[in-house]
Amino acid sequence: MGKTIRDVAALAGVSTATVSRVLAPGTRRVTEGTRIRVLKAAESLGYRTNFIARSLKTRSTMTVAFIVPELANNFFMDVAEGMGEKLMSYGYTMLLASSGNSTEVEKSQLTMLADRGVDGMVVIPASSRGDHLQAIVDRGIPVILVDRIAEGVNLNAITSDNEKGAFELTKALLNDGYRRIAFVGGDITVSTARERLSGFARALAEAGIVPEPELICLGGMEVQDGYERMKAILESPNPPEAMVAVNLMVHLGMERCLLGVRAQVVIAGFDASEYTPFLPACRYIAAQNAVEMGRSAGTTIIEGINEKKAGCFQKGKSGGRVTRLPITIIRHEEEKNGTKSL
Amino acid sequence: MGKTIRDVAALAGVSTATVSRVLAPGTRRVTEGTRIRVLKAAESLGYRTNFIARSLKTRSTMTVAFIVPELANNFFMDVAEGMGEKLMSYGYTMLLASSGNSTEVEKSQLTMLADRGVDGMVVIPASSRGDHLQAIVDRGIPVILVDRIAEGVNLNAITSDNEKGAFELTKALLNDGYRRIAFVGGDITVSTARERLSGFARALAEAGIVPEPELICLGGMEVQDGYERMKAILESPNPPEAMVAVNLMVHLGMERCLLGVRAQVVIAGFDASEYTPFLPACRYIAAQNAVEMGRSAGTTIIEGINEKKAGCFQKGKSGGRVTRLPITIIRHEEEKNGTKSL
DNA sequence: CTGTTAGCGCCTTCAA
DNA sequence: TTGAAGGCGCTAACAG
Repeated sequence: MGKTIRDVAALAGVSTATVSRVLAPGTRRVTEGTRIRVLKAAESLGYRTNFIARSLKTRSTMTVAFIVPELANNFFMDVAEGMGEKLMSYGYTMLLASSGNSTEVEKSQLTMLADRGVDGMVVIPASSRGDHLQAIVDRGIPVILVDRIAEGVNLNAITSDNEKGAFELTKALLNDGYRRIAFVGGDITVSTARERLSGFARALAEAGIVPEPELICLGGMEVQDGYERMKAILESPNPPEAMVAVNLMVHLGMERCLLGVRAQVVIAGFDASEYTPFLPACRYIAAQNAVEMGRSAGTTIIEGINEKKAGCFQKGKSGGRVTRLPITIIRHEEEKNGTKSL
Repeated sequence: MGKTIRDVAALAGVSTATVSRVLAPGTRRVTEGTRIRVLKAAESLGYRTNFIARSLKTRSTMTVAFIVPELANNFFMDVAEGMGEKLMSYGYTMLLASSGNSTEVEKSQLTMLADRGVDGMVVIPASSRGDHLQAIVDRGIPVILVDRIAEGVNLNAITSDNEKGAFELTKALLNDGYRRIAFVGGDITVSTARERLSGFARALAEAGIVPEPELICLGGMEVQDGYERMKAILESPNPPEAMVAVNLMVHLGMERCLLGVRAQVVIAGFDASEYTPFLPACRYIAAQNAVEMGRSAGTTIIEGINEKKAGCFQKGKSGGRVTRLPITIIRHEEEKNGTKSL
């Protein structure tokens, strides 16, 4: 069916080795004449190199896997977009997989992807559990973390300055005069949730405020979780008038709960999206640069892959280096007053 | 480095052929005793089968590529989620790639993915141009279309009943008493846009309304496009009070333009999302079942792959079969009055 | 600069 | 039921 390198060799009147020298990446010495003959032969035969065969030989698939907790999440997909672009520019293909927010699924995806021979993996872990990642590293596959840090394994990571983001978000609310501020949502097994809670607490402390336990409404990172937490808050005896949402999904659920309710509350949340201008209670947004995070992850994993290919892998072990991208605080009110910008 | 089938064979005291018979998919006759010995040997060695090598031999990678116009689009990702799940249940891996809304990029993704040996491809084409898809089919790789239909090639497709959806959306607005209704956005090279425009026109015709040319505000499928169309509408001498948005992105841009403007307009649009309840002008939504569409695409492409593997490919050529999933019209007002449901 | 040769790891007839 | 042997398509020494 498909033409092989032998067909090309035959037509060009050279050996398969010469054809390979012309067609394989990395410039090899070939006379310009034979070079052209080979290229023409390949062209006229409609020859396509078989990457499977090449990979078997070279032990490289020029593929990087990106494992995210879920696909239908704008933040993750923005990261993916940035990463895919960067990888493509290096000749790599990105393989996107979803763990469905399950560490179990993540684990099986990981081994499956490793079996399929990806050259490296970038993962946004479903939880902070990271021991299963070690198995991949042990197989000699470079792995880095994005957005969320996992424990039990020493890996390089790219994330945002979550602590500072939450700190500034909270401070902004304090500056606006709010005293009783709640922290809503957050799976404490997820590093970003912990870091944000920590920033929140620091801002309160700096303001000399002792956090009331009932204002720490932890639990979950999904829309449903935000909805439920907010409902509980509204039904509580003395609801706060301002709150920090742990992430976009929780924020969304909170706003959802607020729809059609006359409660006057203000929310500060994470992650900007095309939709945030429409969230009625939203006052501040801590915006991460998702695309940039993706690009950065792309270059980092490729560095890892190159180091490994160069052999300087066993000693280097340059794990645990955490790069934190800055977060921008956006005041979200102009939009609602007609000073639109797009 | 990695253990091979020979290591397992040696430890189990059998030949590599026997190991293969035990480990490869498809049950082969092996004595229960040797079976267990092989399994144990593999286990104790931490043996992992090399899928690259297997693929080279079997000509199957158990991989299906899904090419979407963009990743950061909830509708596409919901489709992907449904498809990935379905494929996984069949032992296939989904490879997600983005064409970045460019037919050129789509084309290069297609050939690259084909070179990498995917068993089948599912594509949401960037435009209606489909001739480049034929090249893939000619290479013997099953291809199906999802959501958007492409021309110049005869392929099976899964999409929604867009014409009917737009028809009912428009009728709903007519029933509410609106007479002057605009159609906003729509790249006419995209099939869904054409179908929706057609349904819109039919509803008007049935109501005995002659569409005013200035109310057909075509152009683009992105947020920016919706914003610009809406701006032009608001600045026009006699703006309509109701409109149909070609898709979620355009709808979003329109609402964005409306923010902080006192105009009283009503929008009917496509695609439900977590965010639609927050869009102030949104009155009706034509909801597609994205996840179901993905599942359906998954089973369809696997059927195609199986047919091909069975050899009944050249004759069958069962192309051009378009499956249309129903669309549900949702009235979007309860949400805003406090009758929330989640 | 180019050809010969030997596999990469696995699957699969063909014999036994 | 099992083993021996050949080869999938390509690359990488090693000669020449």
